[in-house]
Amino acid sequence: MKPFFITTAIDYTNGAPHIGHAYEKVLTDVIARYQRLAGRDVFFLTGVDQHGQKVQQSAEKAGVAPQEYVDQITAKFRALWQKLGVDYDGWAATTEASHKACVQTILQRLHDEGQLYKAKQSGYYSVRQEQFLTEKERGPDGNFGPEWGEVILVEEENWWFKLAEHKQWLLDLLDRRPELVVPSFRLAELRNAVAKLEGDLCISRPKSRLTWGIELPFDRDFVTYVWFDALVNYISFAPGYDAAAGADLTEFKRWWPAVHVIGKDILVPAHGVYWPIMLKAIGFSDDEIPQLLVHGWWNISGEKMSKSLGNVIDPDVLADKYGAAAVRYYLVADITTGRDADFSEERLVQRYNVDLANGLGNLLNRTLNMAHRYRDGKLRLTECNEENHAKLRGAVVESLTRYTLAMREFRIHSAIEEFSSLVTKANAFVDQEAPWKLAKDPAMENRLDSALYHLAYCLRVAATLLQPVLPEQGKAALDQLCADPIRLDVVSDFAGENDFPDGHQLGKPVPLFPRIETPASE
RNA sequence: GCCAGAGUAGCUCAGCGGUAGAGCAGGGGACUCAUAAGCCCUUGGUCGGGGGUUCGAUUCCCUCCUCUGGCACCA
Repeated sequence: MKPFFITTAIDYTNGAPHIGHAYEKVLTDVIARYQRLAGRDVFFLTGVDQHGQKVQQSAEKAGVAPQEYVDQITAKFRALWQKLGVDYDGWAATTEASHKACVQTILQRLHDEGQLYKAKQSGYYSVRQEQFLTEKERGPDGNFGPEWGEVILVEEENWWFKLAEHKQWLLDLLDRRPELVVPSFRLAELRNAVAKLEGDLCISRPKSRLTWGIELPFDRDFVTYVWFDALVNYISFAPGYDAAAGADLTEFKRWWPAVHVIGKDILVPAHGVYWPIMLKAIGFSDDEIPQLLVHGWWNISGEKMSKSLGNVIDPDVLADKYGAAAVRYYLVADITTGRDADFSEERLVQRYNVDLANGLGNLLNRTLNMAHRYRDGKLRLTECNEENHAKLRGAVVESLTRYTLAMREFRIHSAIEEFSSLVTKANAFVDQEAPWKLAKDPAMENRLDSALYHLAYCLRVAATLLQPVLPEQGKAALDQLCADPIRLDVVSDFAGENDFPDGHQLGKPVPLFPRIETPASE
């Protein structure tokens, strides 16, 4: 099976991480863990984007060197990922020497191959915002508003990347390989944007304005533009990549192409336009253009999260308050992958209590209790042809099948739906079978044994399905069952590989998910 | 402005051509193995407005309204 290479966007180290950063990393972590569970080799790359104007300014304001500044912020990100159980294999920090060297090698190659050129740019320039202004920035009266500060006419020489000449190629590629952008409505958005593309991409900033960046190797008066630096992380930190012409890329190509998990705000133009064209220019084939999984945003009461509105959600605080498990579960369960959702602490607590505490946790607890009370915690293989038992087996197989499909298609919310609906079915099964009644009737011995066996099996499946989302709790549930995860590549109706042996001893019940009690719920 | 998305039960959202679904909230009930959890039944909707296509539309097309996002170096 081909190894699986998945990346997140790298976060800009200009401020503390918020719930959106956390969502993207947890989402990617869940996908990576699922692929591992399904038996694939996985490389999960994430990191931080540390260069640029804003960092340079923030560092100056804080009175520290830019590197020191980004190191501090970077530490916050890494601490949060550890707290949330985001388990990556590679860490991309763009100030690392190896990354800089890779970017410079690529730039030099493009330069030598004539894909870059130097040209003059002139226009209105805002000193305060440090950017060129276009007609769109003019106010209704035809002048630039006060928010831009002093506006001057500037003429500046810069380096450009020949982007526009690849426009038709990209359009054709998107038509030929629509699976490159998930969900599909984002493909339409990207296609429209590409169709309107004109002009090349300015890839340099003069050092007089910006020093905190990677120098152009062929023109030391410039540093490179953010995207030529940041996007390259996906290959510069990939296993086995070497930018040098004629390098041996055997190992790299085992992993490539990647799946890039990104937010909807950076699809156009960065990941949807610049990146595929950059890869093509470097020599990647059409089959080596990576797939983009574009996720939505968490809004707060229908509004965009922003510092100025003062409604930023701090995932660190949230994890301390409710636990990392509740946060992880909520972030992937309560949003349709690709769409936006409304963030609500109340729903976070609700999903945790309903699905995990009352659902899986209680099912595990009551099952183990009954097994110990009636059978000393031992499972027995029996001949029992109850229709109700067969129905539950059918439900298990169906859940597994649908879960697998959903995970492969990155519909994480649907996969979790399968998990919780299986738990619900098993809880209903307990009431239908009423083992406490069966236990009183000697003629029902086989049926009781079969019911307990079926429940234990369901729990084992449910705990396995939960593992990508909540690895620790999934493992803890399996430990109480004294079982390994089931093998997802053996979707069988109990027989064979995934069976419990006759006489299997179950562990003691220990509450897995203590209910979260809030003032409102009392 | 251009492009895209959303508008479905009180709330949060699935569904997307064939007599409206889930969870939560509300109402009723039976049970006791369990984290007073779980289970069963049930009240809620002319699926944003208006046209059209179709034997048939929440689902396709047009149009209007409202909200959101991208087009500007914030997941």
